[in-house]
Amino acid sequence: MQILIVEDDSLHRSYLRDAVNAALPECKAIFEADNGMIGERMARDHKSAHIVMDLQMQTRNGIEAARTIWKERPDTRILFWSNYSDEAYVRGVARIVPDGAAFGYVLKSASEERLKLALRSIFIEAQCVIDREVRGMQQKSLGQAKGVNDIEYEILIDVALGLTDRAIAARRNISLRSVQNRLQQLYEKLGVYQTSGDGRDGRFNLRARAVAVAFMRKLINYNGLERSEVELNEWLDAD
Amino acid sequence: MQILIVEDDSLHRSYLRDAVNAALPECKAIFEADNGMIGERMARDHKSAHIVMDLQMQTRNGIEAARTIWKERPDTRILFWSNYSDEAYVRGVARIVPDGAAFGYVLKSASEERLKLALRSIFIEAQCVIDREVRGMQQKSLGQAKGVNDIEYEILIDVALGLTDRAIAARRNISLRSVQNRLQQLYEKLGVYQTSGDGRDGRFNLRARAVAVAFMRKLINYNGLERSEVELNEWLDAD
DNA sequence: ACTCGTCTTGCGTGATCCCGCATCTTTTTC
DNA sequence: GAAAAAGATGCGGGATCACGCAAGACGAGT
Repeated sequence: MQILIVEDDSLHRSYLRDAVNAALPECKAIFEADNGMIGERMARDHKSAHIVMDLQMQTRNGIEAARTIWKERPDTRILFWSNYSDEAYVRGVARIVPDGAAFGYVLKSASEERLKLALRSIFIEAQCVIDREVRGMQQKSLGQAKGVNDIEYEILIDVALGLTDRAIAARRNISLRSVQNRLQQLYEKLGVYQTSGDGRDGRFNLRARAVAVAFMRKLINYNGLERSEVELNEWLDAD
Repeated sequence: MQILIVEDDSLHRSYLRDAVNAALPECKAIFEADNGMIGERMARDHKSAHIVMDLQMQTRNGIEAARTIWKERPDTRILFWSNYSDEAYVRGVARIVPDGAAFGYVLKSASEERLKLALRSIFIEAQCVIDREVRGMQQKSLGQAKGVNDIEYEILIDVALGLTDRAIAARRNISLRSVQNRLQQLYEKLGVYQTSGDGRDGRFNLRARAVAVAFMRKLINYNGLERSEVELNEWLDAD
């Protein structure tokens, strides 16, 4: 067995190396990459089927890397080791994991014990391991109780990218009015009104406000938006 | 001499501790806090005049903490140790550092040598030390060459928060038309048009697009927006 | 003092957004 | 299979936004 570590912070990298060595004595070789780009290449070259990877890296983030790696070899097992459990990240991961693939999501704030346990569970037992906090997040995002539903989420992204209602309608192949309906629900779910209590002033631009709120609720974040931006450009070119 | 370390990642914290011990043998005591809240209190209790602090922390970020610390004791020397050199962070720091105070800004990606050197420079020599990359950022933000000027920046924040033109005008005490003029300049500087080349479609909502672009250019980020949000609420209540 | 450039402000227009009302088509539920 | 809930689409109006045009305000330069 061999393991590939993809992590751009050298401290965290060596911490991971120690943890892997301690938790998986059957591991014969450890490879390391300090960004997603190199990680992809090394995964290909070494045919690594076991990867531990950070989500937020500057040159190429974990989600992008994971997507291409899984595209080439869907049975790869990936343990994401991340600082945050933003809904944007959880959604991002959930969208790209292939059916039946084993993967994990543990936070950097987790104890070393938890990390080691996750390492064994996923790489030896092929089980999925998801941190409690992340799990909570996932519930909220999937269960539509008060959470934003998938279609609404797409609209939200489009709005955040700066598209007009009309453009969104064209992109998603629905009528202009439907886009506005979705937006209406978004405003409600995000708790965006305009009167803010008392009187006439202190008004919000609902569309911009919704983006701000979604951002502060970690529904969208930098990495997610940037990914969406490239998809948008592809669509713009194709059209 | 005693030094206070404020950093929420335990690995980085112990790395910092080692670096301080190695670089500053004259340091008699090291205190540690794992978030900005505790950091503030410890700075007050121990009358720490020498602080090394991370900028991005979950419960209370470095800029907020620094602001209250500097408010109570403006001669405190603070070395910010951060992962990023986003324009938003650089602006945030620049806005709160008191006149004549010694401070530093070094990136976590810097070599250990550079960190130690900065520690001595700021805490022994009372010099300001700013990383090369950060410096470049600062030039761009202050020199108005193509950069966004301070007044425009305020408007940008307000727009990102979701305020309407009228509300911005009220908040900043300028006319509605002036707000729109500023916005016009912002659109230009951010490179926001709507036709995107060919035809009628693929239109952008300029206001939302500007926010997206600013966000992707690191002009605004999560922490900055959240700080601005509380300021906004104070204003809303006062009004 | 006069002029020039930059900034502020008002007016007006067309495009866009927000959203209630009403119709028609799914999908869900029993 | 019918009733009920949820979604899609059109119409229309009031509010907001984007922005050209133009008139006053202010400091800088020769």
